[in-house]
Amino acid sequence: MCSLGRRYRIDTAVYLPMRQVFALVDCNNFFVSCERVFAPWLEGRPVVVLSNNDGCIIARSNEAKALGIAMGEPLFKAHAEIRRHGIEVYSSNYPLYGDMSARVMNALQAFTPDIELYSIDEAFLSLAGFEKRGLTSYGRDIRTAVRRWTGIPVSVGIAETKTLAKIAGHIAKKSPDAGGAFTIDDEATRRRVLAKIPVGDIWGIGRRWAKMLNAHAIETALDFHDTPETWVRKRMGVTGARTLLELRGVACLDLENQTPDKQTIRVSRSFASPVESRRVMRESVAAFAARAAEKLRRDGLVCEVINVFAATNRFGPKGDYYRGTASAAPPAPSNHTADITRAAMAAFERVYRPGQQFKGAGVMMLGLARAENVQTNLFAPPDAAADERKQRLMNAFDAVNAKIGRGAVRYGATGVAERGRRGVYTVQNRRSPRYTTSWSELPIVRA
DNA sequence: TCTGGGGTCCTAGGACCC
DNA sequence: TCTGGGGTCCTAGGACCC
Repeated sequence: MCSLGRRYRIDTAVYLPMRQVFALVDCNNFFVSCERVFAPWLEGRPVVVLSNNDGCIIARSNEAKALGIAMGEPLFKAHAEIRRHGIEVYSSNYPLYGDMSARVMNALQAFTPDIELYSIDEAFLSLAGFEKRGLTSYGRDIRTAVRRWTGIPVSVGIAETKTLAKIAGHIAKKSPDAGGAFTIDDEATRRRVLAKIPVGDIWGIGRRWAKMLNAHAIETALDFHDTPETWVRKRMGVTGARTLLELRGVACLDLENQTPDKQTIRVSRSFASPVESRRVMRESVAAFAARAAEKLRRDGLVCEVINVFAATNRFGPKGDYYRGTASAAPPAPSNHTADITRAAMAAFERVYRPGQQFKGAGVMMLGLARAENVQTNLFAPPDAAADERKQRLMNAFDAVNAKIGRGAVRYGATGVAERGRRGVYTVQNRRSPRYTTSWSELPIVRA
């Protein structure tokens, strides 16, 4: 067995000890489905959900897809279609989606102990050992239960590798007679299915590679499947070779049932309108840094280096684009808001240029490590009492904010006015209530 | 007028060391 | 004037994902 790092295993001769069975459970049009759970009148209607800044369309109901609304389409380009067809438009409501996601994942635990939470709307399950029950029918049971328990429709794709399970999930979603679950478990089915899938729809083949492959007359997933491994290895590296083997039923990707610690944490926003003011920029970056520090503490991590960036409109005239980036480090790895903010402010001064019309900014936490095994600074021996005080302050800080709402307590650097939170960097004109995570926004049932 | 936010991995090339 | 061979670490950039 040859090991290529923590995440992957690859070997053509002796791969995984047993035949594996992966199921991909994928929530259909997840954000739209979440909105529909609490607004049932949206059922059957075209609905879209917008990105953070109400900038572009990031989720579409089937009806909206059928009307030709594209994924990632800027809102302003879709205005005419939206008006003409009476498409319902929602700002994104991440507290709601996060909570609904947790409910779905929770429901899945009832079906197997081996589960990988892959993204907000997808999970991989190991179904090895459930073959006798009939895999497809087990998949349909999962779908029915999740729908009943959470209100979210899902599709289930089952196969020997994750990449094939993804494709099976695709069929489960698209094909009306699949009943929401589809299994690829033999050579004939595999070839028949792959022949119908464009190469660019394979998980791991993005736009650039699809274009390159098309230029070599590789159009379908089956064409790719039948391409010699050495050719793929040479042009697409080990990543491409892994995808190829996975398509052939050789599992190179394992179920990752414990989430590895993050390596980077990032908080960034586009501004509602261009910002020139140094003070407003400073306050925004300070707010991002504070939010990033919260995320570090939530994950039990500390960071070594803070990177700050700010950029003007990248869609503006060529040559006008400015993007500045600079790094700074706290005296020792930290997750304390004051340390993080101070370093971020130092970096900010090297990024800010007077006169530039900034369209967005952000911070990135790098060199993350678990808080309990930090390398302490040789030249600044740890002061246990001071550390303890800082820790207690942060705990209190997080507790108050958890109870009263994010931003209830914050550092002065982020600005006194609420302006920093609403006016500058987010517009959300069409957000639905936080039905499940905010007491004041609970839905009211009238009997 | 208006174009998201947050992640991962791999590779090539340079710096530096012996 | 001549100017090896290898290892490791870091960074930037390119690809991908949801």
